Amino acid sequence: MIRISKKVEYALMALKFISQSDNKLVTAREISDTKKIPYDLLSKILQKLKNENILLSNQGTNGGYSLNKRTDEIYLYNLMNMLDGDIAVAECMYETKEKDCSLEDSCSIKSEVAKLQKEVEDLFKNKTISDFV
Amino acid sequence: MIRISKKVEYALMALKFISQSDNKLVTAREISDTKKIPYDLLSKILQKLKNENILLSNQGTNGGYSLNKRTDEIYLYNLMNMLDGDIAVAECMYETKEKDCSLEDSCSIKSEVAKLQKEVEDLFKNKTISDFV
DNA sequence: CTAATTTGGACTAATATAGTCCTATTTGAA
DNA sequence: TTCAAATAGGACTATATTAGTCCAAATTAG
Ligand code: SF4
Ligand code: SF4
Repeated sequence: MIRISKKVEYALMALKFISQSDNKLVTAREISDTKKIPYDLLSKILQKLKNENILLSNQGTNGGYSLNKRTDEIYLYNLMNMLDGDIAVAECMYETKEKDCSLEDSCSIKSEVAKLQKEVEDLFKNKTISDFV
Repeated sequence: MIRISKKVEYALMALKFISQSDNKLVTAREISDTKKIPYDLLSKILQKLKNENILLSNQGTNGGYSLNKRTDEIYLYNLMNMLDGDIAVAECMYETKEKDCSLEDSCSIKSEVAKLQKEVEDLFKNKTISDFV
């Protein structure tokens, strides 16, 4: 399936939301409530984005999140990478050789699949979050 | 995950194989053996391609498959469509409204996701099987 | 101290993909 | 006219991925 995961969609919505409430800290609860995103799942996503230095966080009462980068500095490709792991159109295309296709020896389409991989990558590398806000 | 399914990979390999054994009928068993593709699964795929008029089939002893179209007439997009169903980068992007995203009301990224959908579609619509043989 | 909030591990549920099993039908040839 | 090679196709199981939940800890303003 050629699919953007819910995690990425939720991240995009959250980033849009945060980018639009200028400077004020935004809580996971606020985003979850207004965007109807499952709270626990959203929390994980925001934590991840914080660990990846996309967001800044403040703990405790009156805490919340704020952007740590301009939206045009955040690439969709990287966002997908952070949240869903390696982007690979086929098993043999993982950068980290964690997966290994058993057909690699007899495979007659690998080089063409690699081309496709490049094109898909480029598509997502040429989009930033600013395209979504 | 942004992924070409095994079904589609198997179909590509099979079509390449058939296109390269000119005019002689090719059996599912031959392809399965030389390409190490699970026989039953491959059979289903070839049957599907036959029903979609990509292949011609002859039953019985000495039977097998042959191409019914030029490789440059078979679009990757359609192949994926036949084997895996609708291509949709998000739940709300299915042509047939079989799926329905519960967030559609509060969603703030739908139009941008639609743009992405278009771009992904175009990428696959601009590739034919001849790019793989 | 307490309530609001982030942090984060572990788990479960739902869905999609991949693969298997079995039986029927067709057909050329011994 | 029987047999074996092949396609046809339904029903099922297994595996992997994605989505979502639960719980407990740490932080901090008031
Ligand atoms: S080796 Fe061939 S079959 Fe295996 S994942 Fe790569 S392209 Fe697909
Ligand atoms: S969240 Fe928005 S973009 Fe994603 S599927 Fe639902 S409506 Fe479409």
